[in-house]
Amino acid sequence: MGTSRRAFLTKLGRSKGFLIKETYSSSITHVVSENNSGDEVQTWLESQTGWDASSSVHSLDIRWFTESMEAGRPVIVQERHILKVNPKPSGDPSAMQMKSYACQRRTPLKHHNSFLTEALEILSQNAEYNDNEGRSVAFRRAASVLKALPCRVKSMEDLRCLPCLGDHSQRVIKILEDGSSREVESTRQSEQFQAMKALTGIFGVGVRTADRWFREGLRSPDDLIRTGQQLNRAQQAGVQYYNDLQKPVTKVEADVISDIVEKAVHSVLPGAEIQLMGGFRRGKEVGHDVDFLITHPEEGKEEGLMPKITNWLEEQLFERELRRWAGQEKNMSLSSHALYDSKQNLYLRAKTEEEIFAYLGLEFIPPSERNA
DNA sequence: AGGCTTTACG
DNA sequence: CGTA
DNA sequence: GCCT
Repeated sequence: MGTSRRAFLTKLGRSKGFLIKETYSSSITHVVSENNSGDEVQTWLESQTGWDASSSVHSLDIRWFTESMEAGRPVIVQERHILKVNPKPSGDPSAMQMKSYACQRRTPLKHHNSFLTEALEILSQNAEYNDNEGRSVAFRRAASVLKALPCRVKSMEDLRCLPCLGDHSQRVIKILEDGSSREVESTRQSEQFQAMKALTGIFGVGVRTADRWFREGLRSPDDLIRTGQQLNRAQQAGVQYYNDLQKPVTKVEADVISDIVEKAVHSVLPGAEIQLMGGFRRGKEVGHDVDFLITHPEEGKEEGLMPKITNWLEEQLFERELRRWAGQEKNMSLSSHALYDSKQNLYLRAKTEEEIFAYLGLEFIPPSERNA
């Protein structure tokens, strides 16, 4: 429908207490359209979700909306409200393809399969502790696919046609049937896993150092103090403030800090804008740090802006997948400095994230949907 | 069989 | 090697 | 481990 009609209907709906969003997100329950076919709406929905969301979202005709306006509350969805979708020419309807790169799909922070993704992420973490990065990223991709699903996995059947979920991941997902996975539970309980988690949790300590210490019999920050281990400056700080650094930062605290920094910045660079980045930009309620982007609207001061723009593309797996897509599918290289086209041998100028996605031939995925 | 993001800095 |  |  036209912009002004949509604006009018949105205002009307909101005045009656309806929660109406301008853009699609995973919290959407009803999609209303006027003069669009069911097929058109479904195609659009798939472009938004990268998945067949028809089972979790109602695609409705404007009649449902007008009737709901009249009633002052959402009316029960009836047959006549539902947009008719022509059956797919071949195969079963649930065989909608999940895109295989995380940067091709929306991944909300809150999803429907935490039980499964947490199990897979234990194995990912364990692989990392065992210096097996490839294996680690494989389990992380498997978890990420489940995060992007529109609803909870109820049976192994639901996994058909999903990328990145091979034999091993499927065996883990059998949790659904037996309640728990022996491998995951024994990993979780293992002395090595727990010690590596505790040791790498120290600022300044990575997998190599933690592993060396583990082989020397050390298990915790206390053990380091007790045995008087040699620590570099970062690690000394890490041990000293261990408990404090374990405490998560809340969104409220981030906002308070944000205000403080804003005042400080304005005192030296009036007109500068400051935006909260990182996890909080993606909608998290807690984080382990607070990231800012500071910019100035004045022309010419955008020198060195590219690193900041690409830093917007925060989430680790999402960013890795974006760069992998650039390299493998587009023959381009994306770094914090630039987007380079190795086919044309030139650097591509981009001022916004939207332009970067466009250069890469990808649908724009908003930050809140990059929790891969 | 080989890749799995990328680059700078301390 | 570790952090970002 | 999963994909190409």
